[in-house]
Amino acid sequence: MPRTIAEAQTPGRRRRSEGKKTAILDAAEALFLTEGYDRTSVDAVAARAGVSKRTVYDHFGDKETVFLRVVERVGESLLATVRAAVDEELTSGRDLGTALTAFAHRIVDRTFPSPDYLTFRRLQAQQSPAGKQPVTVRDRPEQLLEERFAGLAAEGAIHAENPAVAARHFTALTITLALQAALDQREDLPPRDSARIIADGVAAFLRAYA
Amino acid sequence: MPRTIAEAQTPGRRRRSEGKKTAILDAAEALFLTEGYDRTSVDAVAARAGVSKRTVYDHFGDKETVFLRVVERVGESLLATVRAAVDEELTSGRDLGTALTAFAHRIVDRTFPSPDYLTFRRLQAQQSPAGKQPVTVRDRPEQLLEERFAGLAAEGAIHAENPAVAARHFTALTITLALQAALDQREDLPPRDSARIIADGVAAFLRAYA
DNA sequence: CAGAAATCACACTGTTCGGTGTAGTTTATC
DNA sequence: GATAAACTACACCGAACAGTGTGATTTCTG
Repeated sequence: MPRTIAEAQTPGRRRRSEGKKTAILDAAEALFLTEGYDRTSVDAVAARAGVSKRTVYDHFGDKETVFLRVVERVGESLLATVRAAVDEELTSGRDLGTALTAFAHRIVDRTFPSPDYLTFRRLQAQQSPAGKQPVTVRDRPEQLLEERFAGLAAEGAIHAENPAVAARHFTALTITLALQAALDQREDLPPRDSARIIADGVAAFLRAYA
Repeated sequence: MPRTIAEAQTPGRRRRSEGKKTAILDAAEALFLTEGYDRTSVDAVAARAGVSKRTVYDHFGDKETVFLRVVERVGESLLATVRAAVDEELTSGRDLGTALTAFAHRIVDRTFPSPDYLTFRRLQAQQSPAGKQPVTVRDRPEQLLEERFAGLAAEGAIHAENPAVAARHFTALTITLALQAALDQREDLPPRDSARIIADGVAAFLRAYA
């Protein structure tokens, strides 16, 4: 079992502890995602993380906090993904269709095998004890996109009185549809692949807004 | 407590039994929706239905079957709603924008206080013991719309090489966005009302496809 | 080496909940 | 008015599970 260079030198009580912590969060994320909150026992999380149940409780206090931390982590990851994609793909002076297509692809499938967006949505849909809601990053990614679209509108790249609406329309036509298709994936239907969906969506968007 | 005429005369053992059955399904639907599958106990369903727990088991055998029946019922209701809306609103010879707007509204808010579409999606997202999947109506409503759009394309009312894609785009731009907004509804953000969303969506759709 | 942090194994509690068994009660029907 | 279906009240079982307490063990650090 190789370690990263940073961990190799002086594992240190602190570093080891931190490692277990993320191992627990990783395990919890996977299980919450596939089994749901209720059907995921803390014992199962501990087992998957290769850790004793006691350690889980020492670190997080209770199950709900574990869930909260997982959602926070995924939310931050998603935000970083979107920010990078906006900054690097939606640059001025590039062909709009190409840029939009590349952007959508990055959000939808580039982040595999852990597509942040999908994971985040699924976890959000999860019902944890409705108690303390994860003061969520919610809407933050969307907001980033809206701002960029405002820029594009100012440049005249797209025509929209309301750039925020245009941004939501773009997301709906590409990312949402692609992820919806991925979610529905059952063995019976032919898999509508994301490339096709994104291409169609970008084309429609350009017809409406270019 | 007034009764319908049909029930008033000779309630009948059979009719009473059927009444309890739907009362159980009603209670279950409400609870599954607000609490989720796992957090809904059979005792709670029975209490809300004004029925003994034993009766629930006599009628349905187990909790999962209750869930299955609920999903089936909602799915059928949704299908009926969409079929009626397609037939009555998306008629030929009507102004396209008006027709599409009316159609979307019917799906989104006309069916209140039990918006079939929303309910159905939420229940589908629910994780019941992944066992027997509700051989769902899934995709049926979408299919109806696709067929009608094919007709519209043939008439020349919309321009689309692939009417099925156009149908999905329409749904994404109007219904999906409106329901998403309804779902997110938290007290903090200003409620983006569905009328605005639908109007924007129809406008964008027409720009892309009219 | 001594002390402390991190962790583990493990036993244990309390509760919730799905599901069953049963005996009794109401009520439509013949 | 006897019969049987529909239903209720209620006690009960067993399993799963969140969370705790404890004492031992490893492992870094001063």
